[in-house]
Amino acid sequence: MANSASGDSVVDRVVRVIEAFPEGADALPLSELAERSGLPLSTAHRLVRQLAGHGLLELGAGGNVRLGLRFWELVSRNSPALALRQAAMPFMEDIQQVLKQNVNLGVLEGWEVLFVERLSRRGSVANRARVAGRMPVHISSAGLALMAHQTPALQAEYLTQFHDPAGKVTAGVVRQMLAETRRQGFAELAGVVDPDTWGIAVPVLDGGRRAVAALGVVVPLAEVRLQALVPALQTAARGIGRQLADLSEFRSTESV
Amino acid sequence: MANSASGDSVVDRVVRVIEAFPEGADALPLSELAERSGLPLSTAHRLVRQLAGHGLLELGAGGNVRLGLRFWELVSRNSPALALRQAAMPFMEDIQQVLKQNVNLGVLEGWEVLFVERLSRRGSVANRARVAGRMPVHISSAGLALMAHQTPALQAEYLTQFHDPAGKVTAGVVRQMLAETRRQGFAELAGVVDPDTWGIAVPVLDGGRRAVAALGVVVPLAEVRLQALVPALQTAARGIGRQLADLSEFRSTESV
DNA sequence: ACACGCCGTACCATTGAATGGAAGCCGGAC
DNA sequence: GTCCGGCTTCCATTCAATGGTACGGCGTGT
Repeated sequence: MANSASGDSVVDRVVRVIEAFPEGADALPLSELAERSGLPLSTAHRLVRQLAGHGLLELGAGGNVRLGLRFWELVSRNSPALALRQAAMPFMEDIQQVLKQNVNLGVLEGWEVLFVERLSRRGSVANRARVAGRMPVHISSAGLALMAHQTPALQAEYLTQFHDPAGKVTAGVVRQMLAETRRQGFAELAGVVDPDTWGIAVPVLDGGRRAVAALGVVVPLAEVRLQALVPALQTAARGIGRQLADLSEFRSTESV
Repeated sequence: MANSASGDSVVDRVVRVIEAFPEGADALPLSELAERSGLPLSTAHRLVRQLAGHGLLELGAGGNVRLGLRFWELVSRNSPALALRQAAMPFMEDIQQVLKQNVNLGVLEGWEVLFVERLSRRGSVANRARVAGRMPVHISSAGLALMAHQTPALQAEYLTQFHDPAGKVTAGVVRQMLAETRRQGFAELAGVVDPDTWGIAVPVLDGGRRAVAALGVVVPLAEVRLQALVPALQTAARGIGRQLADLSEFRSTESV
């Protein structure tokens, strides 16, 4: 920009600032924010002040910066995420009541699962899925349930670019898992995320039988009762799908 | 800016675009977005494309624009709103279980209540509070509970600027309601939001006995059992307050 | 107590990125 | 086939964005 050759626009920089917040850290010093976003201190300072002027960021005591409630409000109130959540919540509560287990709801974002909602039963097993957190498709039951019910083209693309950093899983294995998931109508993953837990998820299908979300539970390995779990999940998932079709004409015009 | 005399920066415009989404509408045509944000079509178009390039907005079929999941993810994952919600959820579920009523959680934003979470019991009475929605302080029990436990200075400022557009309520009346709320330790509002419902809310206090949030229920007028409701709410509110103090050192560095 | 260093804030000449009117372009309606 | 509305692209003009530099305040180490 003016007087500089950074090669990115103001919008890019604003986005960079927002993205610079590391997951989980609610406040961080300006200098760190500048460094993390790769911006000169002056520039970061100016942008932060402008955003703070609109309430999107809040300036704490010692110049710490954090996201503002106003920002959350603006983005949440019209987000497809909230619409989906709204439609799913009652069903998720039912599941939680009946099965007494952790429930979560995820969507496909890029090549990962983005968890939109989670209900944790106190005293139940740990649930790695965090709200607004991500997980790789191939190591989450929700991910498998989602990917198994995408268009063949998208699945092919996914498998092509697939690469397990740990190097333990090959694209072929994932392909088989997806096929199995599709055949069964639900995804199961034992002891992968956590050694003592079992993840089970079913797809929430839209009119075209494409998965727009996945509904899953995390249960202790000891007490797996597939016969009871799966039908309940599937029923709930259908309910969610119907709700989406009815209420808000929820479309998932994904552009990977 | 360059070649123009609009008087606002790029950041201002980006914010204007985001704010232009009317509450509840998940997608709208570019032209309407441009008009609502008061920007020339060219400019709006450029900004939207840039934001969409980062996934913060998504471009639908006919050039419709909507907020992207990525945006929700970025803003939610580090928002104080999510931290608060996380701490409060188990207690809200308890309340919902025990009292079998709608539960909501709000914070003070500007001179209004911003609802951060809501659990609706199916078949229960209507609940006007929407997640990421707002309500005036003086016509919501959550608002009264929050304002009644702010610093005297802030309360005075609130009462000074207070003006009821409907012209029915005076600042004096609100002052009395706040005093009563403080005296009782909880706020009650009958038939104001909805003629057949009763709203009851208690403050979630921080170390300095300032309200950082309000926990409330909405019950049918017929079945009000204050003796049962209030203690339960207060217990839950204390639990939430403790959780906040423990976990995340939740501070509310409000700058009205 | 003093000096140093770190970090947030303020300043300001330079300059190229942002601007938006106008002209294409596409698709649907009549 | 033609028209219309809305999205998209183009491009000369120009002023807002930039960031190196300097200041001030606070905590730390000596």
